[in-house]
Amino acid sequence: MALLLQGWLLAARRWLLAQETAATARLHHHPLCPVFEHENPRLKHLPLAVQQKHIVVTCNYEARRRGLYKLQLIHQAKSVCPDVVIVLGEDLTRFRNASKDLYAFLRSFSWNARCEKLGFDEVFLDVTDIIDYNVSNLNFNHLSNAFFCLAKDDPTVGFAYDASRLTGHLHPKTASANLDPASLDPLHLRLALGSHLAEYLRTRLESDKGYTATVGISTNKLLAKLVGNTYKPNAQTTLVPPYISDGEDESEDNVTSFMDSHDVSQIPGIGYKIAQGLRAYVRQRPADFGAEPAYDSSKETMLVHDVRTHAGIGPETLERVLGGPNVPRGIGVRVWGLLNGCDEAEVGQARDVPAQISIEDSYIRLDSFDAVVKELRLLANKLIQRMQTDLLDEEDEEDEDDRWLAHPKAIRLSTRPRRRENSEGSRNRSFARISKSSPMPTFVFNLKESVDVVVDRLLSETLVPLFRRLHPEQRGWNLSLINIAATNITEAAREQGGVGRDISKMFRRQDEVLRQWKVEETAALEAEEVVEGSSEWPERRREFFERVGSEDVPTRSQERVCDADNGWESEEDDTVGVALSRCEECRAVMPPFAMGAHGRWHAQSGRGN
DNA sequence: ACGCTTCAG
DNA sequence: CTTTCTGAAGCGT
Repeated sequence: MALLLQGWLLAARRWLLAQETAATARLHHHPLCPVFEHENPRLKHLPLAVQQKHIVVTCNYEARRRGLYKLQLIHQAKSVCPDVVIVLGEDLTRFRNASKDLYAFLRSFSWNARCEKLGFDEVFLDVTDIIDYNVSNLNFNHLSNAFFCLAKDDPTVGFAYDASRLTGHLHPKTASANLDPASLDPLHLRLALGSHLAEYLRTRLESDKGYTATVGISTNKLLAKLVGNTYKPNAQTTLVPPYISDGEDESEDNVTSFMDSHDVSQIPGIGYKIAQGLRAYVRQRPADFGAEPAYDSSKETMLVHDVRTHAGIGPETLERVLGGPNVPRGIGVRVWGLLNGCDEAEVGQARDVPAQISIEDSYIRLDSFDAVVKELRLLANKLIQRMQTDLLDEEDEEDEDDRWLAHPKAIRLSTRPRRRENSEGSRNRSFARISKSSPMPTFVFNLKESVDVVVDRLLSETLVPLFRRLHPEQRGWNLSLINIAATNITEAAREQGGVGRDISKMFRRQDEVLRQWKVEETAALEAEEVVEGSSEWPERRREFFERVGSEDVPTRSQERVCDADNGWESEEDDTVGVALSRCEECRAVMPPFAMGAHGRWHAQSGRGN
């Protein structure tokens, strides 16, 4: 479906749930507390703070009730709340495991594998297809005795629910939970189904995994995330229609009034820099050109409403005001959309491996070469172990040769030099990191060597040289942080069984083909954007509402899957110049002739059910 | 490809 | 020591 909101085509056309584990409420990040409480339930009712270095990185509700807050100094926390339970949280292993568990659990409900992690404890699910299917299954004469189907191929998997009303909290809170049976607004109905799905997922998450969760339900990532903040913890909120105003009065739609009530800095996607730019523009001041950071205007509040209704505001103005070096192109359109509750960003495809793995530690004082080498060894050891836990195929352990699901192409060493005392002005902005990188040496993938041997080699052949490039001076530096990252991790194209391995190995050899294909894809994406961008921005908001199911148009790659089903007339192995296809579901890259079998593998293995 | 910035939790 | 320990994405060269 497509929906026009305030003159904006919501290209995402998706029905989303933003899911977030609870007990992180206002911090709404760092899943650290829930994990500790999970391991030791008595902690739930005690003030609990998680310590990293000298600060409280997060704390539970009881601690916050007693006046603690995130990133507070430990000694302050102890003086404010002497009986606070402090646990060390520098080793993130358990939190990463909990995060993976949460992600795998939610992903298992997805049909389209659009399941995106945000940090350790939040997940976006695009459940458009599930809602579509269940709306199409409804018996409109018996809405209150509906059955929500969670698996297309098994009608017994699911739960009973009342489709005539929404469940959970609503925004605005005065809204009725009942659907109007006379009009039966399709958007309202679908959000109702979304609310029941969210409730079911929260219930299952708690019964199966023991975690409570906070969820927001709306039509795009922005709104789902923001509305999820309304009630916490262990709650869900649905942003109810109307999403567009009937007439001229734009304050009558719930999206505009909801967005208007936020401070600009609360909007995800509007960070420190952009918020500062917006405030400066609306207050008609030059953007802080390095003036006193002490009198920061950054603390001032400015509502979305003030920006949105500012004279002369619009995508073009914002592009001009906010644009600059390091600012993404199209920032004006993007921010204008966000201010109006529009977010075209798709929920990302589920990933089997991260794009990057990094390990870092911070230091009070690190100014000798020997100490640096010692720390580099510790960090490198952790990095190799992380690579082995996160990038290795857990199955078929007998295949010694290539268990790597993905290979990082580069390794990067970053440091944060401690800011030097300054002769005057003390305008010492540089808490910035500096880095050097080099190709990842292939010996790190050798599983026959012990980790220690690999680490030693990595240290002497790669990391120490990188460090010398980064800090050519023998002395005089003092580092407050070191980070080592395995970067540019790209999933190996693969399929189950022997054929898949052959195919994936073939591709590793055929770089040329791959690159050629990637260029094609980029061009196609740009073309799509041109088409979308070419439509004019209407002055007035117009309603545009497509009916259920209208977006079931096959994508480019889906069409290729169909074509490829019959297409076994391909030639030899040496097919340089063959057009490649990518599976829409798992993003695996392969020649068209492999897509048929690959697609059947998806269907049969029931991934995502 | 590489170094850096911005945004996120 | 405006912080912690990450991860994704995009700009400019």
